[in-house]
Formats: sequence, C-alpha cells, structure tokens
Amino acid sequence: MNQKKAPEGTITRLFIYLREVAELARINIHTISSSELGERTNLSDAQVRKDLGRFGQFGTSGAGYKTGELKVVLEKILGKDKTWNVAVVGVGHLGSALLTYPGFKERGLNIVAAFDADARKIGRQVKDVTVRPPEELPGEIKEKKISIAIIAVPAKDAQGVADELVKAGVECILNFAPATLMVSEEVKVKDVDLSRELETLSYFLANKERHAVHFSR
Amino acid sequence: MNQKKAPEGTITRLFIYLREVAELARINIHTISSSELGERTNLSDAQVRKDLGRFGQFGTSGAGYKTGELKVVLEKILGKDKTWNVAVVGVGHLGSALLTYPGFKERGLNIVAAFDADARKIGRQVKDVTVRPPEELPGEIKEKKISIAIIAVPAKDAQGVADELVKAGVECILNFAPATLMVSEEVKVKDVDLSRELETLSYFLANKERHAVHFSR
DNA sequence: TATACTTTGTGAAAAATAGCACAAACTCTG
DNA sequence: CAGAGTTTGTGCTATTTTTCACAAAGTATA
Repeated sequence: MNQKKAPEGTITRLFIYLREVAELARINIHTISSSELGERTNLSDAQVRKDLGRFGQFGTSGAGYKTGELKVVLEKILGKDKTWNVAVVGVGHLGSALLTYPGFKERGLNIVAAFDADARKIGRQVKDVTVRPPEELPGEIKEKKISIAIIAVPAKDAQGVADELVKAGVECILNFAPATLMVSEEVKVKDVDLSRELETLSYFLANKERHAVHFSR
Repeated sequence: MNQKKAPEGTITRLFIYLREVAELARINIHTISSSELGERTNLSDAQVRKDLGRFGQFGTSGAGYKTGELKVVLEKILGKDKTWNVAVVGVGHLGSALLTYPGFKERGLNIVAAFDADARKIGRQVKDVTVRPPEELPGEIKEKKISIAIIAVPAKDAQGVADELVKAGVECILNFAPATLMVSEEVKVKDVDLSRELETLSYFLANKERHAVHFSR
C-alpha cells in the first residue's frame, strides 16, 4: 500500500468511493467502471482513476473495478481495520448529538469519554459514557488511550480546552468552535464551523446573479 | 465591490478574517497587519493580502488594516447585510442541535421551519419553530421564502428529500447525510459528513509514522 | 523634513491539483 | 479465436492556488 503523502482531497474522495462501492457490493453489483463511479459521486472518471492509481492498480481494463475487492482495498488504505478512542468536550446540544451519532461506532470511532464544565451536566449518562468534569480530563485521556478529541464548547473556551487536550496527549482535534486554535505542529486540527458552512451558502446566494451573468467586471 | 468568482477557499478565509477583525475591533485594537492577521488565523501574510486584494485596496502601507473598516468591508463583501430563511429537514439529535444552535440567527440565518417524517415528532416545538410533516414542505418553503435547507435525515432518505426541496424551490442545500446528492446544476450543495471528518483524522493517525519518517516508499 | 523602518498591493514564479488523451490490456460476441 | 468494443493506467498539459519578492506608499522619529 505504498504512497507518499496523498493530498487531503484524495483521502476525502477515497472515503466517498468507499461509501459507494460498499453500497454497490451490498446490493450485489459486483463491478463498476471509473466513469460510473464518477457519475455516482459527481466526480470525473479521470479523477477516480487518478485517485486510485496513487495507491496501486486495482482495476481491470475493459471491465472496471470489482466492488468487493475495491472495498477491501480502500478499507485497508484508509486504515479502517483500526479503531480509535474519542473524547467529546462540551456536552451541549451539539456535543450530545455527536455522542449519540450512530455513524461513529460502526466506523471504528469509539466515543469513550465526555467532559463538561457545567456542574449540572456532570454525572449525566449519554449513550454509554458518563459526563465528567474538566479536572478528570487529563487522567481519562491517558487512561483510556484517547487520541482524538472533539471540541464542542463555546469559542471563548476552545483554546483553553485545546491546550488541556494537547497536554494530555491527544493527537487530533475535531474543532466545532468558531475559533482558530493554536496548537503544536504535531497535533492535527480539523475545523468544522457549522455557521460558516451556511454562511458560505448564503454568500453564494447573494452573488448568484454575478455567477449567472458572468460578465460582471 | 467588484470581483469575478472568488474561489471558495478565499470566501471561507474571508469569514475567518472577519471573525478575527470583529473580535479585535471589539477589544479596541484598531489596526492589524496582514502578518499579524495571518498569525492569528494560521495563514500566511501573502495569503491574507491576496485574498483581500481580490476585492479592493483596504490597507495602508506601513500601517496595516483598520479593524473597524475591514470588518465593515468584509461584511459587505460577504453579504452579511442580508438575511436568509432556512429550513431543517430531519429533527433527530443532529437536527435538534442545529435548531438550537445559537450561531445562526446572529449571522442572518433564520431557521423558520422544520420537518420530520416521524409522527411522534410532529407538532413538537423546538426553539421557535414547530416540526411539520413532509406533506407541508412544499407549501412552507414557498410561503416562507426559504432558500436554504439543511438535510439531517438518514442517508437512504436524503436523495428523496433533496428532490422535494429542489422541486419546492430551494436554492442551496447543506447536506449532513452521508450520501451524494444528485440535483440540478443551479442548486448548490454543500456536504458536511461528520463521520468522514473524524475518519480523515483517523487516517492521519494511522499514517502518522509515514509523515514523520518522510522517506517511506 | 529627511531618514530609517513597515507594510501594502501585485506581477511573476512555484506548487498543487485536475483534466486530457491514448496506448495497452482486457472483455465479449459471433 | 479474431475482431470490435471497453476501460484502465498514466505521461503530459492545463488550470487553479499559493508563495515569493519587491517597488511604491505610508509611518515614525529625531
């Protein structure tokens, strides 16, 4: 499974291909061409082949890819044989939703701890984790070997939480707080700003004419 | 405010700059240089200047940008003077979290309708909207002039919901379902797959050695 | 007001990403 | 099993995005 630093875009698309071939395999479609896979994922056939080509040769000329095989290969490439322990910090509406999100566990992502500073929430049971106070964060992270954390606290608290998490040994952070986190280089941060996603759409709306009338200066 | 089709990356970063200068203005820091702004947002100074330069000349050589001014300019560029009506389809844990998300309203995004197919949820009041059955979707979309919809239903139902939404006149969709939506070209779809975000991080973890030892083969 | 320093705005270079296009490999049909 | 038709894998080209780097424009100080 050799490769050298695939771009993040490729990785994202591999997950999309995997989703698709898994479904195809499930409904007993045994083979698919790059162009069909591209159609189903709104990507070009060349893109599909380039992305896959980066990791090896999995297809058959004149026939395409075997869905079952490709599924296995993609799972291997994407490290889906492994599982990871995840912590959620901040058990508000969003944090709770994440704790109960069904998609995680079935993909090898086990949420095994939850923290909140609000005394009223501590001790509360959500799914199969108990909400714990911030003081217990370092211990829990180490003890439960948690390498990924989700930050779902207000923006003003996000940097402090991030510092705590990094100090405790977390290696990746999925950050839902609308704030830029400053962390050491080795720690990978991924931002998801729900407001911004919507705002970007609203920008598109506000400028729709411009796109349509494409001679606007 | 002239421009020609700014790349989505630029728009995303403009929102980040706006967040930062708004905060700076609030705490009475009146001026900031591109390099400082870059540091605070983990971007390069050149990037900051290029992004802004696309829309005009807002800075002063030797001094930088006035936070107050830049805030106003960015708000104008990003269309934050306008407001939009939004619908949420699917009132599960995630949908509920979105309905109660505080960030939207203050950014001109008003959630004015919610739909769910589950009879037990219909009529339920969340924040200031009432959950309605799917049959009422087309009417509500038109009546309330809803141009943005959020899909937060299971993957298998997403395409059907998208079809309904588009037929009813929605122009943008924020899709939380792990499915590729096929919609007409004029409709803008943005995907947010929470599992995939986490999975991407897990990929990074699984391949960390490779990154570190950067002569892998 | 002159001099030393900063910082912008932007062409031009570099890097990253995507798309083209076609030989080679394989399938399928009669 | 030959010939027609598909589809892959990939070098090459095009495009997009980022970074460099520097003249021009401003600030600050004495």
